[in-house]
Amino acid sequence: MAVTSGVKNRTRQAIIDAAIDLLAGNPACSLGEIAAAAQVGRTTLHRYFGERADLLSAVASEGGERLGRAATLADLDRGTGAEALLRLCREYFDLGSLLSLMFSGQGGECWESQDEQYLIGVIERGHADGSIDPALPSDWVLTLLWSQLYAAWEYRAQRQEASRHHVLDLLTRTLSNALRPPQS
Amino acid sequence: MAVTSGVKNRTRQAIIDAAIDLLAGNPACSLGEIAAAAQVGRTTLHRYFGERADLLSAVASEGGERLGRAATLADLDRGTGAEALLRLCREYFDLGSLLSLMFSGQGGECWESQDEQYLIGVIERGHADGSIDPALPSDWVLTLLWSQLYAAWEYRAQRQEASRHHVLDLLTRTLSNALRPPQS
DNA sequence: TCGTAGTGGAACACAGTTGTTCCATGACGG
DNA sequence: CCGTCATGGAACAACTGTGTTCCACTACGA
Repeated sequence: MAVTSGVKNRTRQAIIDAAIDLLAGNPACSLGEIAAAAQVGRTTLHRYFGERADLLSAVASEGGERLGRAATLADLDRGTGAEALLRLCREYFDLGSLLSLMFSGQGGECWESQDEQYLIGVIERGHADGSIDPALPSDWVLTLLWSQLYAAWEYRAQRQEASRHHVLDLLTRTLSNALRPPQS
Repeated sequence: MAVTSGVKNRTRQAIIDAAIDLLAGNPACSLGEIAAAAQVGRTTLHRYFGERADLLSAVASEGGERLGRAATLADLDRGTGAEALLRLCREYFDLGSLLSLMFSGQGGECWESQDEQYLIGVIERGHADGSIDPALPSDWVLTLLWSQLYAAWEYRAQRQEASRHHVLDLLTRTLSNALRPPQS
């Protein structure tokens, strides 16, 4: 069992959560800041993650899991390619500051090429079923998805009056418009 | 006259250019790296910019000028709001790695609120003349513009086979689609 | 009550960045 | 040929972040 003590798991998770939040805003932030944000001594942080790289890879691993769970929830095999992509968008949107981390590319090793390939497949399904403009290459659509997700997250972060639902609505509208084939 | 020597101007510009390129990729990059990229000794760099903050503000100032020039070239008062925005996009796209810098928000003080307000005005013109979906708030359109510009730049940087013209075409297509009003 | 697990703080050495000073060198014009 | 201008390198002190060690404290179960 990797359960160890339960307390240790909670501490470990608190550190990882704090790291995701702070690294999203400043990829160069210090371990001391992360420890403080996690309400944990720097000594304790080092007890869990020997060196910075260990923490970063744990963050990447956690990020990969969350992305995977979101993709599962989105039920990507259902409906048209565009519908699946918009559902994925809604799930990803709730990942919050993890989005910034992914988009910054700092979390490079988060999702292996398998996940990316899977999304490419969904987009190609959209090309085939006519829900996504075939003139848009799959990898461009993927880039677009990420950039608009990040934009929506930033937009929400800067404007408190904008509710989650409202921003998600804007995101959905602009993204589905962007992907729509010409004479639909 | 602020001309000083001509040689000094070239050196100064080389440092700023190198700084823009490197800071775009890594906002925490060291002055030593920037000096090396500018093919200049670290001593010389410090002679031009007393401390890091001085270089950063010079970069911000340079960025502001380039943005302003691009906006002028785009001739924003001509045509519909959407057309003006797309022209601006084409001009901004050629700013290259400066885009990453702007979008990272590191270059916060680059363009004062006057420039931002001017763009907001262009977008509202688009709302009025029916070329931009009035359901999309102006600041959301602005966020969208920046994120898609950044996405296009990254897309181009990672794929050498994608020509400038091709990427610009994808950008134009998706952005104009995203902004298009419903029953156009 | 005692032992252990989990933790936090203080202190340290080490590495990298920053900003400074001083000196040597090459270019260029008078 | 000489002076100056712009530069590069070496060396330095100060600071910050990192990784480690050691010790003290608290909670909790046997």
